[in-house]
Amino acid sequence: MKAITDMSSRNYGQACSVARFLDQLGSRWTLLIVRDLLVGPRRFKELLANSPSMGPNLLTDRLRELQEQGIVRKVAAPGASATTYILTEQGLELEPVVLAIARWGMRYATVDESNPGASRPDLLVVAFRAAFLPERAKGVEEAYEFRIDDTIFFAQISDTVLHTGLGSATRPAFVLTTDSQTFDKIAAGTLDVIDAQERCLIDLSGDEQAFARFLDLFKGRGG
Amino acid sequence: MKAITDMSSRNYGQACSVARFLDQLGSRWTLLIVRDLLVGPRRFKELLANSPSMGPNLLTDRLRELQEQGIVRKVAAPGASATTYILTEQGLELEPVVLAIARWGMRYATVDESNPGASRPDLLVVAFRAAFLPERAKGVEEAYEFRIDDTIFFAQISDTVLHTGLGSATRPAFVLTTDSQTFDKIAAGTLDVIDAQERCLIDLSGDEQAFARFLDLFKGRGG
DNA sequence: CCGGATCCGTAACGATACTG
DNA sequence: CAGTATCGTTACGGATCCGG
Repeated sequence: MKAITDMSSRNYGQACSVARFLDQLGSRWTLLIVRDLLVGPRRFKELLANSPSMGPNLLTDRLRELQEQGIVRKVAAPGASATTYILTEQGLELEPVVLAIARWGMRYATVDESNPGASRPDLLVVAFRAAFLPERAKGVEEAYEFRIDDTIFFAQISDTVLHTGLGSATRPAFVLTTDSQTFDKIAAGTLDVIDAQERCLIDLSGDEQAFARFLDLFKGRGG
Repeated sequence: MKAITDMSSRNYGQACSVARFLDQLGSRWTLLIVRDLLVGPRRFKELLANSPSMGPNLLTDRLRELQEQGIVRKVAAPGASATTYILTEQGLELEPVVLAIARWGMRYATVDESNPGASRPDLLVVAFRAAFLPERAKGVEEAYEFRIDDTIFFAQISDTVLHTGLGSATRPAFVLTTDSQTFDKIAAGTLDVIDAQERCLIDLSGDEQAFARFLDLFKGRGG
């Protein structure tokens, strides 16, 4: 039995909207859970595997808080034991926050020895949204498919609006297959795309011109 | 004497840009310090007074971290003992993040008994930027001045771009004088502007039509 | 008086083991 | 698989004290 009136103790106690945001979402791991759920529905074990050092008790706490706040909802499919967590509408409205954070992080948060972890390809679904340059996509109407390591995801562009998600694209202009290491190096500017293509590190099947357009639509090192 | 190799211990250890952002700015009080510095230069004591429960030791730690990361710079004016803290260019680039956070907070983070603190008028300088609706400001070229409690600040609009800061406006279209309580109620939708004007809770001197335009340029309760 | 540094109690977190 | 229980560790909160 636990105290029911456990109303979040360590609040900032400021009337400011930024402080209130942080009262709800400022504690450790919380925004990373939201980030993971922006990719798609996730199960308890998946969230835990994404952030092993969090520990199951903390994940339980965070998910409970997020549910109480109306940001996350637990969805139980009847047949299987498929309890998954998804973002509510209010939770989906956190996407601008996460994308703004991702943009700053991509630009300024340096990669050093403290974050050695292998990058997770599924997070590219969110990273693409952050790196997208809408004004360059005027009139573009096409979809691309990516197969990085073992995850398949798509990017679909309809005249300045981008839609990304896990799974295959419908009628993709190209399908790009590679491993996450190679992709990371290209995104970081350490490796040139043409170079990687010549060295058979990436496989591109489809419209080469669409691939050139794609490269122009997202900001990597070269703007 | 302290350990020099104290490199931030509790990092997420993920390659994701969101995680790296939180490694640098995710600890308690950090983003609130950035928020305060977005208003303008601040002294140690001012930052401390804005968040009394932080304690001087934590403020010292946070300011040191922020300086090491190149987000904050300490500026010492030679004559007086005027050591103030300001944001570097990299720190100023955090504004989109803080504004996205503020927008979500304004919309969803409810005000309850846990954040009773009087709202600080100087933060309106940042709140205005978050609530600004650029598309409605096409062709507008004017400045407004506000005097809330004891702080004076301005909002200057030049065709979809807003500039706010502490201090007086140059040739303001109107000067609005009121107290923060009244202003908060109006912003929250609890009090109608016309009503407040009739009850002499706010004093408006200048162009009434400009005031109507102003109300349309920022999103309060009524969109 | 301002800009910190030191010290200590408490609450949050991290890791592992355990259970329906 | 989805959590709960337990416990050691770290970060935070509050107060007091120090040097220019």
